Amino acid sequence: MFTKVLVAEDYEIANQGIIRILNDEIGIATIHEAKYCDDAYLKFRKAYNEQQPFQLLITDLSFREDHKVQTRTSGIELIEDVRKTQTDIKVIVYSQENRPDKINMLFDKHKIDGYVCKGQNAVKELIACVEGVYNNNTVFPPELTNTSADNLMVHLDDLDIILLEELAQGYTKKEIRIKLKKQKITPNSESSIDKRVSRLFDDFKAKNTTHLVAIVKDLGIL
Amino acid sequence: MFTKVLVAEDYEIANQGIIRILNDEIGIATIHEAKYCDDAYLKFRKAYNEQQPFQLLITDLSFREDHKVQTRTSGIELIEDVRKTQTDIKVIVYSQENRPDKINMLFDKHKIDGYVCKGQNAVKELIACVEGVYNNNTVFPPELTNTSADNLMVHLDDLDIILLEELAQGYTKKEIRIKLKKQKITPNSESSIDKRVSRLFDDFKAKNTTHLVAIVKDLGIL
DNA sequence: AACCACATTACAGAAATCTGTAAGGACATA
DNA sequence: TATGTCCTTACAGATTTCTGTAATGTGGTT
Repeated sequence: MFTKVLVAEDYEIANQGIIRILNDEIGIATIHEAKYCDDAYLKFRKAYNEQQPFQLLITDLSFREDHKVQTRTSGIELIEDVRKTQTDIKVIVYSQENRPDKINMLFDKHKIDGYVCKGQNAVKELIACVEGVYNNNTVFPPELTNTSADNLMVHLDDLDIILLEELAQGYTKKEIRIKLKKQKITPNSESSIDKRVSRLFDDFKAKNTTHLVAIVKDLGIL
Repeated sequence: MFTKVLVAEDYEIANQGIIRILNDEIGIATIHEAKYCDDAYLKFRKAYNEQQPFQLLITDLSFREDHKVQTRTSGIELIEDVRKTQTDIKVIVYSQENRPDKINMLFDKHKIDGYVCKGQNAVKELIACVEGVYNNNTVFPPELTNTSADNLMVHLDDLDIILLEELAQGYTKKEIRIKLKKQKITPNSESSIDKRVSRLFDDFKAKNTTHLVAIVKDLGIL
């Protein structure tokens, strides 16, 4: 089993929970923790330079920024930076994210070894994931394979989320169009935005924009 | 210090984290955990009936049930049911919720003894909270005391709430007018509704109806 | 090349939103 | 009664929303 693991997770309680699992349930002796991406990277570098590298990185995706200035604001950047230095390190992502395409992207693009979704059964999943990754397997979360139940979920891509957020902030379609153009995000015509939002109406069975925002707020998507 | 504590939290990792803190940092011997509200209540009843009651309940507010978010009162219901049976039990809520009015409501209406906000510094806060509650203090979260100044309240009467709810459900002003007339609620002219909603725009600094609903959803008013 | 499926974009029109102004009613006070 | 304030209501007009249709572009297949 792994003997030296780094845990990057900004929520302290979750951090402690992971450590407890690794320690008590799996029996990993050396576990280091970090509350910030930068901090995690420093600990990783130190261990690497001292010829006692970590064998496994368990990281969250989103880190809240408080007072500390962070050069790495997301777990993805951390993963990329770590992999650049130590290609053979195993990486498990532990995150709230449950959008299949997002999770698949992590496996495809960032070559992570495992993913555990924050949730009710996270302990069992985490244990299985660590063991699977130790045996050189790629461990997908049950949420991803059990698409039967969760397939009812509406597929939302990044643009959908952006539109929902902008609408929730009270911007008009015209303002959103201009914003998208400025950020070079396509499609950005008012017509395409209309089409997108109309599709969201259908997906969420919303009568109008206000209703739509209320629904996604209730679902916790925004 | 407390010797017997019940932890109700559906996220297993967070659950484990809390237990670790209580165990390793505070030195509480007997800690029971529950992933569901009902389960927590059963464990509580059993201990109470066996004359070995819990001295402290640490609970989340929202519990997921079968993948579906049940954001409403489940944690609150647990607190109420527990208090009905054992009035002297101490209650600490550990939740993501950071809306001042919501948290204040817990102290005012449900007489909780402490609140810890899920976050980066939750460990220190949790330890301080448990110790404070043990000393019969009421422990407010730092988030609450810091933002107490900008906690400006807008007075909303019944009609305001009705209008907000109808708008959030996607009804047009015309539909709302007809509904109000049918229920003999005055004022019910479209003009009056316009005026009301415009005043709400000012109160909440909203750009339009969609923005307004998003804001009040975030504030937990709806 | 030809074809098809699909996305983007432009445009148009009916409906709804939002913001004014103005008229009338209710109510209190002098 | 007269006056002023506040609320309700009607109405108007500019803007935005929402839903169509149609033209064009794009990528993949045969």
